Amino acid sequence: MNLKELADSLNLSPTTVSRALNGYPEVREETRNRVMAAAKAANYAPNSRARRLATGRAMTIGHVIPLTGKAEMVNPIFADFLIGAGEVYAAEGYDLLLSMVPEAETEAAFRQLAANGSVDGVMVQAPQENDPRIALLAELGLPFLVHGRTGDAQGYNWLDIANLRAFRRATDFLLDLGHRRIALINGQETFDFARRRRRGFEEALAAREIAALPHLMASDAMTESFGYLTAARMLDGPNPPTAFLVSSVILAIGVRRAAGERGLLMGRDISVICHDDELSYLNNDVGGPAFTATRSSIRAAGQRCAEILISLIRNPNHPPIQELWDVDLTVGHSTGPCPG
Amino acid sequence: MNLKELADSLNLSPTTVSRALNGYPEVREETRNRVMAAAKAANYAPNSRARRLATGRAMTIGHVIPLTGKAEMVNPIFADFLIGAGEVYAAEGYDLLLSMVPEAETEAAFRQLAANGSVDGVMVQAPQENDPRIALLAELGLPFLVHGRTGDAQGYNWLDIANLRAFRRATDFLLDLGHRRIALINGQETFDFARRRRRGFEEALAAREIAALPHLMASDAMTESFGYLTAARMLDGPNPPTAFLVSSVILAIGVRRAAGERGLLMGRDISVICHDDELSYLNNDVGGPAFTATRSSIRAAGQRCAEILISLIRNPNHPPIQELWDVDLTVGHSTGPCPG
DNA sequence: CAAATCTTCCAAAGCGCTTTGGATTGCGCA
DNA sequence: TGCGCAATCCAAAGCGCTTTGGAAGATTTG
Repeated sequence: MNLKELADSLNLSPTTVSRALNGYPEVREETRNRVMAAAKAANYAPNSRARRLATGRAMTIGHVIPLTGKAEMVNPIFADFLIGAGEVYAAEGYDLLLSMVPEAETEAAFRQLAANGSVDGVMVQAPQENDPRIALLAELGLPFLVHGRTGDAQGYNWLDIANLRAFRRATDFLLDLGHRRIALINGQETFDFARRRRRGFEEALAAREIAALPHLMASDAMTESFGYLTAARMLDGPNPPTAFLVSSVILAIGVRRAAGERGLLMGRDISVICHDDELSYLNNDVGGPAFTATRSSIRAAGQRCAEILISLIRNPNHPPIQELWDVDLTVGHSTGPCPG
Repeated sequence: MNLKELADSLNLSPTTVSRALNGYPEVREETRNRVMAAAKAANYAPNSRARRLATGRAMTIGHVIPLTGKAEMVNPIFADFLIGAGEVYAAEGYDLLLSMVPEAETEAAFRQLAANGSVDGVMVQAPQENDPRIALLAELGLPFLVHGRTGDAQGYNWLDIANLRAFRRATDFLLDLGHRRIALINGQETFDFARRRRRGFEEALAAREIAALPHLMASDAMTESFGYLTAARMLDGPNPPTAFLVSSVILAIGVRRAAGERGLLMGRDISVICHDDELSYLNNDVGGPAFTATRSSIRAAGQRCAEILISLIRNPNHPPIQELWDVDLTVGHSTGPCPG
């Protein structure tokens, strides 16, 4: 069933039917009702391909996920972000086009999307130092929003959490408990968020004139096994840490495993603070001793990012929107005074 | 830059340019090269909206994720599946349309997709007992593939792993080690995969005339905290289990936490087998004692599902494709003979 | 050498919708 | 009664591509 057939069956013109369906005023209320009823009865829905061609809008937002063999590992976080964003897109009538491309083809993929016209805007995640995607998208003239930020953070739209502040605060918290040998287990420091977190950590130490210990700093993809291996190595080595600051709950689970194996009780023998993205399947509140954590819902970030991006699309020459979210530190059972 | 402009700049007709670009034979090789070069130079890409309208194909595959407030929790698994599928889609020139809808609106969403013509086919995940989506999609005439299966598993396309066999085998493995009080911590048993796993568990016990113990069976969304809370409750209760069979690594991590807190060493004091979807960030090989596990890569499943679905789309009246994957049992360090 | 057959290209007709620019009708008002 | 103005509706022109049905020229064939 297409528009013309529907119109014929109603003895109306396609024009009128289209207008009735799209809520234009120049159609009698009675006619509109007739049309609506007939459309529903016939299970008619306008062909989206035709509509998109006619309107020139794709009503679609693109998420391009670069596959690097490592970055895929971030996917639990991508997933929650995606769900948050997807909810908003659906509610606003936008489709979500998800594109997985080998990292080397990212630029080509964006150029394609722009030349193609298959999206009205794109979301950029996990920016790296001087991420080339930002300049590229600006050049292509495609509306975009960055979740995170990089460089001078000027002149483009982004939403980020206050990573530096969060980690500085978390480090201060450990320092206040008397810890001096604090380990940092971080995400890959090619990513901006990880660099900022490291700086927060270092600034807190520097402010108290404590030297950061290189053997207590590690960074890599945030897997459980990286957390485990790193914590195990540090705990078994010389000058072991009395506290860990780690960049994700998944890493923290690995740390917990290493501590447990060594008979160390979290919150008494060893302290752990992590950053908690509030992933649904790794709830840090339910089920016993929670991690002390800096927390910020990645899903909520996805929702807000989607809202902003849509408003950017609707209002193309809006001045840059930049939103910085502060992060709570919630105290759980995984931290305590420095023993000894 | 559109086709007409490109054609004008070459003193050719749009017809010829279109054919040159799309590899049709009725164009001279020299002309084709000229066209290709000009297209590349001008960064021309055919407008996908127009192309889709003209060809009648959407070149898009839909994944509809119902949001239930609980099912979202499966998202780490969805994510890996999605990445696997997405890789194949990209390689084959298909877009991936991801649609998050409240569960109650699932049917409407599918009807919309079908009436709309915005996808050429859809992927169905995590089917439940007599899942209504299957009949609906059959009625709508939209090509679809189910990851998993349900009901009599006849007359539609699916790819599944041998859940029953895997869990029967895992249970036998524990029984052979002398365990008699085995706990099952399962996913939500509204899902077909969880029911089959439970049946595998029960059949193995029944074959040895051992009664399944209701207080040692639990099922819910597969979160770390559910694993933790359930294991803690069982271990602290009367007739505690000597072994656990659990439906995911995430659950197993919760079990490990509960065991650790109670000073129980996995593989000696307590045995744990889990099903491992081989999620990238929860690698079960690296970093110390691995779980004994039935394993099957969910990402590989996503890839294969995508391949099948695409071939189904290309070849609409293909007889139903049904593919059952057997599952390995790999022995790790989390299992051992029943103590005492 | 004329007829038949390729080669190579093009004009024009869609694909199914939105939107511009009227046309028609009915009504209030002078 | 006649004019102006709403209120309704419609015809037709796109949107940018693919594809059908030739046409013209080059090549082969009998």
